[in-house]
Amino acid sequence: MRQSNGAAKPGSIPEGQFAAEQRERLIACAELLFFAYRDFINDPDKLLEQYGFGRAHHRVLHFVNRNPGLRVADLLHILKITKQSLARVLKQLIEDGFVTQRSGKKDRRQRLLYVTPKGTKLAEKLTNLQIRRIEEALGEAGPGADDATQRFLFAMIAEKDRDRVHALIRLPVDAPEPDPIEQLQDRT
Amino acid sequence: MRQSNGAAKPGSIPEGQFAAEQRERLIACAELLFFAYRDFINDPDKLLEQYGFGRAHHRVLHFVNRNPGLRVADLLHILKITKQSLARVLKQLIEDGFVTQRSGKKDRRQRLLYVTPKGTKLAEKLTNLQIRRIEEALGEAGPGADDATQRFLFAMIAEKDRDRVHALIRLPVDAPEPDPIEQLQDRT
DNA sequence: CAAATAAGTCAACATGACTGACTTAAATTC
DNA sequence: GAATTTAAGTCAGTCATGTTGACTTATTTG
Repeated sequence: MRQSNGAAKPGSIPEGQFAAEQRERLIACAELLFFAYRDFINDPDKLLEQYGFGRAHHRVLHFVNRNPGLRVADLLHILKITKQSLARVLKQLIEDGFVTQRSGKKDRRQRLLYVTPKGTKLAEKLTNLQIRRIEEALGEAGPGADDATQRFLFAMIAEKDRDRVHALIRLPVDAPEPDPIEQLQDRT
Repeated sequence: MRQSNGAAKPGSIPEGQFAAEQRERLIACAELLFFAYRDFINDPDKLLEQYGFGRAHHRVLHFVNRNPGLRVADLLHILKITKQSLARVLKQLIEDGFVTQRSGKKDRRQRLLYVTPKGTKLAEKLTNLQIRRIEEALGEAGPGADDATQRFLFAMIAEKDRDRVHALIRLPVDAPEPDPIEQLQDRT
């Protein structure tokens, strides 16, 4: 019919006894991803509440902290939200003194984003919460989980966004990539 | 315990050159989890839109489909949302004929939830979208990624919820667990 | 029978997304 | 150099999904 039983070629679901088991495993993965993310989000959320911020603020703060000089347009691509959605949280972060803007030297239309010292402090606190949980989880998952997980998560990203993400986070994954630099933009 | 080389006991961040590298790796994991989830959610969202449903409906439909006879209280624990939040989406799913309720035989206060044939059809469509992406990603991540990823994701779940999750999805993870059955409830 | 439990409901509100339309300033193109 | 495109900001309205708090109803349990 469709295929020989045995191996799962990507894009084709196998049939029979093995297929059902494989399907169960994949569904378990999907559910685990939901639960993992649900709890991954939880620690930071509680801290953010004390500052009157939400998840949206967290994401902006994080990526600006990790990528000083990020443009607004970059942030829109990273977060996959609209300019108007971003505007509200960005405005609050600027007003509250966590993020600043400077005009680009090459292109003065651009507003390059930077975190203030206050912003750095909060961003690192949040990061520490999250990486502590990840570190523990990787420990529990055993040796090798690190690389395997990174490769899996990277492969879950929509294909057309992978180069962009790869440029953003310079990770040591051996996925095939052409040129990591210049992918994001050409700032100064 | 976990690592031999001078390394990362849970709760203590190591220092020095190695520490900085390790920290970068962990941050990369956090960011990848964000991107992976962002795109994991994307395929189903597009399909759901055609039915006038959102993510919240998806989650309810999914877990009811996977666990016929689920109680409302169970769903609240799984989703970690309030009764009032659940009520809105559940009502719509019932009105639109995707989910039905039956009173429990043992305890007639309970409303046990089931998907209708129509509900099954949509739920499976959504599941197929998601597991296809996962299957591809696991393929790309190479052999062994399956187990490692499951262990990692499971370990990311808040400790106090792990038994409950383990009972819900009977996965072949070798995590220490006491008794998977009866953990969820005692229906009959 | 009283108390606890499972579920449902009403109302008000917050957050973070969306669309659509429009402005401003600077860079690029013709 | 004028016209067009681009980067960013803004105003207004809407929607989805979460929250609190208060209360009802039916049923089980002590």
